[in-house]
Amino acid sequence: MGRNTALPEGYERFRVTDSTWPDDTGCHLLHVDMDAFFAAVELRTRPELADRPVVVAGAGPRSVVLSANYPARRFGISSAMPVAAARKLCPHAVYLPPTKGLYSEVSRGVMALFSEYTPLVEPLSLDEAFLDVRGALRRLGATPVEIGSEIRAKVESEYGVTCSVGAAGVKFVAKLASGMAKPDGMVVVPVADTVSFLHPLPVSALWGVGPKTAEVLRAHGLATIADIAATPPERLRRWLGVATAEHLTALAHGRDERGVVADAEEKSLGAERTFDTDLADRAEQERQLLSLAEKVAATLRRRGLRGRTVSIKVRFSDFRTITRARTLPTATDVARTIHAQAVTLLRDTGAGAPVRLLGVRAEGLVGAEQPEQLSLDDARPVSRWRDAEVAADVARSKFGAAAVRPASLLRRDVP
DNA sequence: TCTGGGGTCCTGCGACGT
DNA sequence: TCTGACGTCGCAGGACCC
Repeated sequence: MGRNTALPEGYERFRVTDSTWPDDTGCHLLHVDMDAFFAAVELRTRPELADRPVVVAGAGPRSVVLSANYPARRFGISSAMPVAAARKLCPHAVYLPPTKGLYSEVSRGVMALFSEYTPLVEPLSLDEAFLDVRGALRRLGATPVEIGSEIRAKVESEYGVTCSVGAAGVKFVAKLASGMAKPDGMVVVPVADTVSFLHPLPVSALWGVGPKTAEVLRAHGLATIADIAATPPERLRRWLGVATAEHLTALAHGRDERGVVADAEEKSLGAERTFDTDLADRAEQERQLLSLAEKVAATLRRRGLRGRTVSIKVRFSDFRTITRARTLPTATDVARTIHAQAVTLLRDTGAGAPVRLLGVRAEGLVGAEQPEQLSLDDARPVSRWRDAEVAADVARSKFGAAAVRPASLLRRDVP
């Protein structure tokens, strides 16, 4: 869904139209971004709503907007905005709950379609991916614009949603281009024009510059990417730290060495939940941790992974957020073990304050095929718990997610 | 307006082993 | 035996991305 940078004034020359397009020689990196993805998927089965403002969002009092179609965006609604704020801006919009599993399913299909053109597909999220089409250019004897156009047409005809494509010689420029192409368009940045394309843009257009970094740069009088390119690197290092400064300097000169990485390994995996009302009761907080640990462990097992470090996240009523982590002697995918660590970490914070969010995460992931270094005294009980949880996985896959739950989660209605 | 849920990466600091 | 330098690791927090 990306940042929506409308095509700036003077940038029409980069847009692909039916009759003209820029020189796409060397623009082998494509960034494909679905337009208002979740809303577009919902509208496939509700075409009568297409011209009305449509918002996909949860129903809870603390829900935020997941996706808004373009008629809704004209009212100022954007993703991640609290639903309460969206309703004030546009009370007559149609608010739809998200359909579980549907967007992943469509996403898998679209990503598979990309793979027909190149094995080098790097998904960034459900609705966008980088494609390195260098090989496809040779194999198909096509140009980047021709491949991009064909992909856009196929996504629409086969999946009923539109997408936008950016093509460039480096990744982050392709991504900026797709943002400017939206909705339902294509923008190409000729390799020779990379710097002139970048320099007039605001610093916030750069990947890695969020509100905080933009504020630091603004305070030092830097407004555009050209300003960053003209700033001595040692000064940037002083303001932003070594890594960020070097990253931004390279990008501001149009340098981005990163290639497209297909099948990147996951580094962590977690689950978190914001409660409709803050949770003050410690026993209830620990029960919620069990529910989250169950979810994390089941995902670990499904993906054939184990985590060595368990971390928790606690957000209090005033939005203050803390994290605590502990590394285990042995990587685990057992909910019982993850929950025990999470509870210890929560108790160690000493805080008994009400919480609005709890999260559990497994980090330091390793493949489950790696041998476990079991210690003799606790090996058997843990492996028995694991056996029980694997049996529950099987039952859930046959009879549904609610088929098997720990007894402590059955006492009240816990989703 | 009042702030979701899933992640990655970076920085700074303290503990620890050599 | 004590101390300092150095590298590594674990941890906490923050910024950022979609």
